Amino acid sequence: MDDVVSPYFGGADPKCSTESSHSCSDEVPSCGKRLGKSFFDKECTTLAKELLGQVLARKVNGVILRGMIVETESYLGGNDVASHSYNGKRTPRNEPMYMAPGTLYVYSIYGMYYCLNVSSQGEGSCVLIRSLEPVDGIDEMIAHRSVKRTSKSKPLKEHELCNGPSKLCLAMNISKDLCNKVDATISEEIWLEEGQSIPEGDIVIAKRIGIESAGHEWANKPLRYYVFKNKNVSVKDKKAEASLSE
DNA sequence: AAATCGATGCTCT
DNA sequence: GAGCATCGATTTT
Repeated sequence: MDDVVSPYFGGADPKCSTESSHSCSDEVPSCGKRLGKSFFDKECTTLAKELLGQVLARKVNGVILRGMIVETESYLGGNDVASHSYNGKRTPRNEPMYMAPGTLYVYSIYGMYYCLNVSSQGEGSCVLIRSLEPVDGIDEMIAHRSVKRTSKSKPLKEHELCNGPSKLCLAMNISKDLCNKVDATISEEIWLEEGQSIPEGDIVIAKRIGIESAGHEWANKPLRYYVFKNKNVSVKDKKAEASLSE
């Protein structure tokens, strides 16, 4: 079974033609409707769920890249041991977690990668964007991802372009220099657009990834959300999926 | 499909 | 100096 078409954003698309030249004419670089401040001004877990199906858009060298968000995680601040803002911790790095909802928090990790978050309502809370389903600018995404790969490695499939938090940053040319602290509700370089609405019954709720050192209690909290059966999700959780009806 | 392991440098203690 | 909200390549089932 090869490349099953996503139930949410496959084949035929609707809104934005995928032809090489975009017909967005005015200053606002948006084909889909831009998500504004009120969309982001929600409690963290609500925002994380509602971001599923929305479209992350990025303009690089005049070309607009788009990907539908299919996996997110909440980082709550306060008691959340896994959060950079645990116990109200505030440093130069995590300052954007305390900024207005819709502000982007981009941090560097493992010396070579970045992760993209969006500030939500609540002190020090944000949503990590973990994976996207590529929509527009796929050739550019492949080019961006290919830079750091050996020429003899297997060609990337579409669903491998943005199936991880740092992969999507590479694919969409998101770095701390370029995007940290940017207000996504007004930027013309990076923003979000209204996409699909994912039914509650198609959202898998699972534990977060890569935070074992936070200890069992917080590492196991169900604060990761992803679109059921979507091929672009970075890590699937069979047990969590079993509790969905289908 | 899963396990293993090295890369590589920012951020905070 | 230690610890990463990871990835990519190689090796093993």
